[in-house]
Amino acid sequence: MELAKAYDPRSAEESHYKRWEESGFFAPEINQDPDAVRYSIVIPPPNVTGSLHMGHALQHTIMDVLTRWKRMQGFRTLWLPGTDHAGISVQRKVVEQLRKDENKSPLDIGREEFLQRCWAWKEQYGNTITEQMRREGASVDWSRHRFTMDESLSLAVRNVFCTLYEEGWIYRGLRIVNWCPKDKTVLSDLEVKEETRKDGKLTYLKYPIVGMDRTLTVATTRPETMLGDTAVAVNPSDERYKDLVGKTVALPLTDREIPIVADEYVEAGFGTGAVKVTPAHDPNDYLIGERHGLEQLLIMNDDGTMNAAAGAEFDGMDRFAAREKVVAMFDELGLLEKVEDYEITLPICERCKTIVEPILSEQWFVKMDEMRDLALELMRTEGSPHFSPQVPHEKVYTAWLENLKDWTISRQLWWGHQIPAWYDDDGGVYVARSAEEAREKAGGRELRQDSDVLDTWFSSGLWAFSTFGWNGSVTKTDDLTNFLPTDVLVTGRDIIFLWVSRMMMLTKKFVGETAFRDCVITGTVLGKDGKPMSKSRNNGVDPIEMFDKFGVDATRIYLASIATGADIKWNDVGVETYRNFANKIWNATRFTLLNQNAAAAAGGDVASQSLADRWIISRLNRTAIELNKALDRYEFHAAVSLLYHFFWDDFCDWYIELCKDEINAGDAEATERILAILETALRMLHPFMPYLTEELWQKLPGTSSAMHNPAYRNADRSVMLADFPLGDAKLIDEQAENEMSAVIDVIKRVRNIRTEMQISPSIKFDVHIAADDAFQRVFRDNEAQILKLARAEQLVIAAILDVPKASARAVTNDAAVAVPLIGLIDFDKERARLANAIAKLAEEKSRLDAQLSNANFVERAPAEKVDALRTRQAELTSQIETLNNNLEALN
RNA sequence: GCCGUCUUAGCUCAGUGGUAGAGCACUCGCUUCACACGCGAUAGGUCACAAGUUCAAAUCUUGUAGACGGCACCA
Repeated sequence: MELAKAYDPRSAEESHYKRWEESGFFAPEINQDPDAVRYSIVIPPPNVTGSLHMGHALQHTIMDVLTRWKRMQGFRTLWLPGTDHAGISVQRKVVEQLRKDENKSPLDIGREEFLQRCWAWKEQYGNTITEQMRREGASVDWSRHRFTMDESLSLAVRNVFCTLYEEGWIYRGLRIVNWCPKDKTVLSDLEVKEETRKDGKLTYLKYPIVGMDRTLTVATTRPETMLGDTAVAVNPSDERYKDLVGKTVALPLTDREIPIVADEYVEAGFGTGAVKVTPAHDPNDYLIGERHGLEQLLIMNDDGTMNAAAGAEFDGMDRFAAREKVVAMFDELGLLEKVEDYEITLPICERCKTIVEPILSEQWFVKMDEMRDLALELMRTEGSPHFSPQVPHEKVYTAWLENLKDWTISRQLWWGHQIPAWYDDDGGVYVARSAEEAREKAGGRELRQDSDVLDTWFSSGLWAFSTFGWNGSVTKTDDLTNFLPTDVLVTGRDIIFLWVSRMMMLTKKFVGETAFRDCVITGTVLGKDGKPMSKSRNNGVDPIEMFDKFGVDATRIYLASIATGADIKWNDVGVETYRNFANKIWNATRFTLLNQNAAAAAGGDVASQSLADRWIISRLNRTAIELNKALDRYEFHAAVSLLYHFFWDDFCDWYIELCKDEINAGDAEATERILAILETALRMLHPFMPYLTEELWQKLPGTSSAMHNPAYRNADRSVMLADFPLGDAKLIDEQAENEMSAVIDVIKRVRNIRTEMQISPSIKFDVHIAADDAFQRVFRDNEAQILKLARAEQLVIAAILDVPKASARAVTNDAAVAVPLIGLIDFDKERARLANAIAKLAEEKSRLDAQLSNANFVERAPAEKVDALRTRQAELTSQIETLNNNLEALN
């Protein structure tokens, strides 16, 4: 069999995923071992409006690496996929579509019709990401795919809502909330972002005091809200205003008189020391209002325009137009003191960037005190979730929990889980699991259901257990027993509060367990400009383009290589490195198969005598052990580095070169040995580069013997179900590694001489090596390899060097090397080369000398360290002496 | 305002007390029969700065400068 000269990722990608999926390899049921330990991950459900971005690609890579790694180890693994319904995003898209195509509003077509459109939209566009995940090679169990609005998951939402209501953990109340006038819905605190603007204004308004020829000046950044003022507040100990407390002001532009109240909230030193109080439009003013029993006057509509309560002149006017008009009218009345430039921080709707309006509104809330305790308790008693990296996430997570406010869960949308609350005309509220139940409770009264839906995160918060079949009516399923708690959650920093925390609380509350033991928080993949990727910055990198350009495997392993937990700038060159890596492995396999002896089969007897064999087996096992350790610790970058260097440096640069002649000569045993090494190494690499490894592994002869895990005995042959190499510490051979180092060092020294002396690669020369008896034997045993790799004519191995003056020389830790170069050598060059080598060694030695002559060091450092340095010092002394003699001999 | 992170080779980044690393780029040399997406050989860092702890600091402590993140406040 002969492979193409270069690896073409595309063809491998196209052929394997389908077979894996159709063979049921992704489902936990593929594992036939009744005693297999479970391993489970639920995906952070991407939203149905989205398409794959680099953050997904990174997180999916990590989840897939973990899943494939555990699956190969014989765990019964489940990586559960799914999507969330993205209430606001979908609603906005459908509203937009409706407006564009039919020039209609949702109200024009009604709720039922609108929801049908949403479902149609979801069917048409909602599976973009799931299709892209197939390309990624994600080994998710598609048969368990879930959507937050699936019937069972919706039932779970209703039951959870009702239970929490019945237990008093959910309440309905009039509060100041974050209102998005564009989306016309309330937002939770976490959905509101901030934007600092330098062009803000602080406007000073004068309010005339009733019965006095005096005004009171207040400062505001939102002048239009004065139309809703119901008091002015001052600090009770503020001498300037003490006499005014209890009086009233005539609120300009209105016919209202409002009181001046004293409240500790007001800071005398800030602004004018007097604060206009608008209880219906500001959270702090709301609290002042509560303390003083002030009227709550709502002056805005849900679209950000002023309402009739603001006065006839303002009714229907946009809030920003009203702002200008208020200022102009104050100016006309001579009541405008001044307008100052002011840097202001505005609350912005996370999704549509509209300025959020704090507004008094009746909404549903989850009480967070006891909820929070559930999460804090899990952290205290079980250390759950264990964040990786632990610093700083655990601290940020707990700090946030400790200062948690109640969670607004109602949303003024249609797309989502409609709140299971019904109202009668007399203000009665009936929270029930169904309309029938509500009617029963209401005793036949006329009812209408709350028209709002629940925050999408409310249903996502149930994801860890609703996906396994729990819906409140059914509370025990095999999947739940088997797969909850899940082993690890992999997600981004941005949803630790929004999602991670809520899933911890709700899972504890309803199933009594932690949702996941570990939580891997990935860093953010930044654009080339060092900023988070975003459409507005146009600095995004499309994973699909990377797949096309470099291959899925190269993109995956590159992403794993940067998965340290820290933010990292995207770098195409990095992916290219791993594209080259894939090609390197392809060609190493190509070489192995090119000269294949028909009798050879992977997994055969690997017992070997040669140093190179013992060495590569040692390196392989060492790498496997370290690799498993790195993955255990979620150190993906370290895992990749181990694989990269094993394949490229150890296997390709040295092992293949060392046994090349034997292989090319058709030596059956040598071929079997290299096949065995390669086969094991491919298994080790598989979680990171699934397509490449499957493609190549399938081409290796005799690989079915690697499918000896009884858990998969009935499955078709695939590297993804072959044993994952754990490494065997007994096969680590320190002696072989030391001896191989000696051989490699000699070869490198000779190559250095050749290059520095500018001797053509085509010219062969004799190489003399001096070493002690043990190493002489090593060099003799590997004479053929040294001859080949050093491109030497002949090797002379002895206790001491016996060479002509006109020789180039070098030393290693274990040997002295000389190359007689009569007719070739340039004495000046050799002198310079030796001087350079000596200088380097001398520099190291002088550091050691200084350290070892320090009595404090010798006394107080561990004897082991001191001995090691002394040994090194002796080595250096001898090497420098040798080279100095060589240098003198040249003069 | 509070909490936290980062600053290491030209670039992108590893490296948590004991001789500074990788990939790419650069320089030099190679159509060596797996691979030019390659092979071989070099060069390149007072680890942001300062002080401290220690026999020993890129690594621990404190401070300074710069970059950034989260939370709170914002009349």
